[in-house]
Amino acid sequence: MDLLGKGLFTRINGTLTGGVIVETEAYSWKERGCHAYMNKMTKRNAVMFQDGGIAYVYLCYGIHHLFNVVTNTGGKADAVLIRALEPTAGVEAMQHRMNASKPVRITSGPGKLTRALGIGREHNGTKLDSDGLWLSDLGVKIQKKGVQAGPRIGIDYAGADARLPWRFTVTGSQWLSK
DNA sequence: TAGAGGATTGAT
DNA sequence: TCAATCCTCTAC
Repeated sequence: MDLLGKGLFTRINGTLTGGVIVETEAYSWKERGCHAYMNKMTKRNAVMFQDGGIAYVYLCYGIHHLFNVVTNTGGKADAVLIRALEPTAGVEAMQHRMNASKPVRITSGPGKLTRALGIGREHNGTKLDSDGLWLSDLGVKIQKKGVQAGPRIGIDYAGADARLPWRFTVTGSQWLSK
């Protein structure tokens, strides 16, 4: 996935936090794991039908925010869930948000990284070149052999579609989710 | 307007 | 392995 190795940063109340994306999951309107399955548009997932380059943030289980990058073009509701990143900026601020004493495992999961970065539903639909939230091409080349593809996590309800190898991770990274 | 369920996490 | 927890969607 092209997003691996790119930087994701936020600036909340003047505090810069962010890191390098090391784990993603792809979602397409063509499969059941996606909220926009069969191109069903609701108030919640409406931003997925907009042009790519914006954030799709939504609350899951009433507790966790999940951050997606909308990759859609031409009305196809496609998005990429950011599951983990390697902290490079504002590590101390993120530790404070996570109440962690060490800069480890503070972003190793989709719900945790949004909390570490201070991402909330107010970022839903935000363009990814905004002042408070943006993607950055760090010029880091991720070798194809350094990327692993596997089945996605947490969507068993999607049946056969849950086994699609659409989860991409950077091999050997210590920041991956479990 | 009410009821059910979910792209997770952390504690038991 | 299971509960926490609340927003969203669907049905009545």
